[in-house]
Amino acid sequence: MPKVTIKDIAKRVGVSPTTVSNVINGRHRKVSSDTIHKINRVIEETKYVPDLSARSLVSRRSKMIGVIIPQTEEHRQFLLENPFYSEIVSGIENKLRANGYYMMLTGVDKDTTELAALSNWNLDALILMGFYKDGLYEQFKSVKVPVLLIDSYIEDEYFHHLGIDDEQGSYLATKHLIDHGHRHIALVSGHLKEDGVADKRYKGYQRALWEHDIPYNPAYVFADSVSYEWGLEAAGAIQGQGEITAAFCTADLIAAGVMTGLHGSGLSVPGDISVVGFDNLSISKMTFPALTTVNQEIFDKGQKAAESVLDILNKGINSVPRNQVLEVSIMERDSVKRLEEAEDK
Amino acid sequence: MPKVTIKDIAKRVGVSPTTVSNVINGRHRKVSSDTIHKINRVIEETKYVPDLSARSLVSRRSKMIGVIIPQTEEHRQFLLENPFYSEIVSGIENKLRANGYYMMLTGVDKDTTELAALSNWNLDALILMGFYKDGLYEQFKSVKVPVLLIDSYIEDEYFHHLGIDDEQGSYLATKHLIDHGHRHIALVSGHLKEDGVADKRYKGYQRALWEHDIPYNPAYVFADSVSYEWGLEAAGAIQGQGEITAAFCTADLIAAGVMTGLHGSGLSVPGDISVVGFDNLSISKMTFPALTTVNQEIFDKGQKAAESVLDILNKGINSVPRNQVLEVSIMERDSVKRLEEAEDK
DNA sequence: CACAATTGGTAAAACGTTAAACCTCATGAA
DNA sequence: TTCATGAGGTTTAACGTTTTACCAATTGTG
Repeated sequence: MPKVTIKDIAKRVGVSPTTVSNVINGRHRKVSSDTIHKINRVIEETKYVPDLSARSLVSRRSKMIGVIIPQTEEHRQFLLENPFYSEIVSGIENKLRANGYYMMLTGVDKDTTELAALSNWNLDALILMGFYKDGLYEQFKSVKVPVLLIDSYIEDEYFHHLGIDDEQGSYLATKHLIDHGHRHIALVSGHLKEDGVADKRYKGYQRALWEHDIPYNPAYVFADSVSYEWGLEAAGAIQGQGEITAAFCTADLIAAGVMTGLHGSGLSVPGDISVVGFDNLSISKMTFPALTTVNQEIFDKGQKAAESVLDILNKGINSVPRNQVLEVSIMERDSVKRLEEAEDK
Repeated sequence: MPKVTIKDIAKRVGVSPTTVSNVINGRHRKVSSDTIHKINRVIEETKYVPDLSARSLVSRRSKMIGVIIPQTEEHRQFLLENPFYSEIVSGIENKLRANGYYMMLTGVDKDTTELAALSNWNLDALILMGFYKDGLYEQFKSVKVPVLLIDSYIEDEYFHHLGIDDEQGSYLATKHLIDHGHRHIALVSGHLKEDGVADKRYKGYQRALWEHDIPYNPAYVFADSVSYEWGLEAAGAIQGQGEITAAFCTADLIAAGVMTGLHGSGLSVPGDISVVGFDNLSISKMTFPALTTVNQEIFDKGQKAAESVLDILNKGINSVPRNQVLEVSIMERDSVKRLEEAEDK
């Protein structure tokens, strides 16, 4: 049985397809309320749903938002390896679906320089996580749809930004450790040159040290990648620096690795070494000990992202601030121990 | 600057749009290799990419696969709450992208009975996780595209199935515990009535007990939902049954909750109670202690799912077995203790 | 040498929707 | 009376593909 089209509806109501289209799309000013009701009734009856391809072809709007996650090949990482992405994607999907929009989810290799297929997707907007090779940003722009960058410090007026105060979060975490008596604090981070976020978090760590007159020791900084495996490895390095009593990890995933690594060498957390993470992933309450971390509301952030993009689409580009930064706070759990004042001073 | 279309290419090469279309779609028999090269060169130069909407409108093929995840409202669960979904979705996306296909990811409320929008998506195929309200399956069928069911025991020849031997996995896990001297083994599961998977796993547990002459005790079975929170809660219930020395949890997520719950009451895992999970999520090596669990290759399963669907699309519906079941095995880690033979016998 | 088959195309009609422009009748203001 | 305005439409032309049907040479076959 052939598909029911807008023409069928029109025929049955005795009206032109345009009028039906107008009703469907809420352009009610040009239609009498009598006709509106008739049309709606027939739509109900026939279970008609508009064909997205046809609509998108002519209107250039697809009701589909592209969500893009950067992918490194390090450690054979897979798309949603970091639960951070799972949570934020869930938030995005939740809001999108509630508003009748759909999500196309795709990864982009960090080494990719060309994204030819990008513009043929006919997406209404793009939400990008993290950061990409320089040239890609030009290609994102060339798609000519609104683009929201999450957790990016790319300076470009074309894009909208949604992020958190990474520097402040990092500062809070480090300060938390300092306030608990620690003075030899390691920083375990992703690659510092790579993206703005790692860098901001690094800065926050330094600022906390500085403000509390603690000398910055480059030997306490371990930077490689945002992954559990790197945390595992870094645990060994931390022990190499005998005086370290605490580690601030710039991602919960790293922190989980560090803790396991530490346990593996017979050290206790927080008994021997205190650990603080960053993100407050839902899994960070499942680690042992439960992880003290910098809290950001990831799911909400995803919702906010979707909401912003939808607002841009429906209320205009100026209805959403170019730059939104969300609050962070310390989530205290069990991975930090108060150090007795003794040796150090 | 307006978009470059197939007509532009045709004009520049001095050939009809049809011929260009033929080249793009690999229908080479009707085109001289000379023309093919010319066309391809111009496509390169102009960075032309076909418009998916237009193509999909006429050909009814969108290069987009729908991936659907069931959602309960229990515990305010979000879409990818269970890392199982993250991992399998990653596998799907990986394979799809490698083959030039895209993924639309969406959730469906478990209570949803109507999914009107389903057929207007113009998806080439559907991959469904888990299970849905009865009526929905009819609607999935009515979309008239291949549908692959993952981890479902719906009996319907229309669908293709991809799963694991749940009963066997469960049997293996329980047997593992029995082989380590345990005889009072709790089962912590999702809701038993709800879906086939929980039921199969329940059966495997019972079979292992039966085969080893261990009486089945209904008081040792705790079934509610597949979530960390339920594990947390179940930990209390387990302690209520004083003799229990081991718990088999039918999901790693539950196991993580159980272990944390147990720790919270001052019990040790595996010192006081041994725990086995199911799935071998990537997070199950991050728990403390690292979780002994039933291993299934989730990422691979996702890849396999995508591959199957692609094969159905490109090589015909009979190129893929109706029912594929993947291997499971025990992944031994640190959450099971050998019980000394003593009191019981 | 006649006819069929093959090679390498072309033209025109869809596909289902929306956008732009136009139309007609009634009403109200000048 | 005349003209603008607004309400409630309609008609037609896109949008960028693929599909169907057709065609003209050229080659092969008996």
